[in-house]
Amino acid sequence: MSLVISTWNVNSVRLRLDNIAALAEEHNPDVICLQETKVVNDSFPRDALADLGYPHQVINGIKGYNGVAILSRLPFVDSGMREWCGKADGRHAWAALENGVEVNNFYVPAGGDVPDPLTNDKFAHKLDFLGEMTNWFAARKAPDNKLVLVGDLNVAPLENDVWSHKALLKVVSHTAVEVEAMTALMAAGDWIDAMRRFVPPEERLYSWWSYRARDWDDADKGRRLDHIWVTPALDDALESIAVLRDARGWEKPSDHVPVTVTMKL
DNA sequence: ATGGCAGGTTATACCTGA
Repeated sequence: MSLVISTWNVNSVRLRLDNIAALAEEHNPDVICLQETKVVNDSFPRDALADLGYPHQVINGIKGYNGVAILSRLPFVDSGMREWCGKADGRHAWAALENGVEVNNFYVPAGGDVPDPLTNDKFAHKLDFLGEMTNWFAARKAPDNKLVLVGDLNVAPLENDVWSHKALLKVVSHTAVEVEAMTALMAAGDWIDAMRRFVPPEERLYSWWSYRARDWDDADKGRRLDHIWVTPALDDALESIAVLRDARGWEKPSDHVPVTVTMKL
């Protein structure tokens, strides 16, 4: 039995309903994990997304910014969300499926402009957030766990996850301290980078392109900020990965594109 | 030239993203 999961920072779920419908058309995912929904739960477009075939939903929104949601064709046996760094700021949701897979959807803080936790509270928050994730998943590590971790993690760890390793070493998202924090998180949970299972590290791989580029496609100054990780119990189940680069060129695009994993359970 | 744009808000300027 196959399981298809997509993750997408949509940058406003209400403005992106047609794009989500197009993703459903393109990849027919069983589960869609959204970030930056930017809407309170009472105004979340539950019915429109149920009509697309996703009646099972976990919604963790706040006013104006952040916000995550898990949309599913498959029912949940359990679901919820967790506060990180003591903040109820809409950055996490999780859902356990009947097939034993638990999906965790994250929106890690971007971290502001200055990569110094002493002078920039946003950067300190980002490092604290990654550290808390590290402790959380280290404590839950077990060989039989079938965990999937997806989302906008706001770190591009590898040299070919950014358009210029050299130019971005001092830019938040690709600094050494962030990459170290992400590496520690991956080690603590035995996480496998599913995207890089299929695209070797020598190849450039991006999931985000700035709105500010004159021609995002021509300049191609992207970063891989969005990730799909699995625990070792799911490694053999990995079948393929798709980065829907075309979505960046759609009408009224998000600056991120969907990333989709297909597994065979 | 990573900030040139985009989204939200009790807005019509300012915050946020990365």
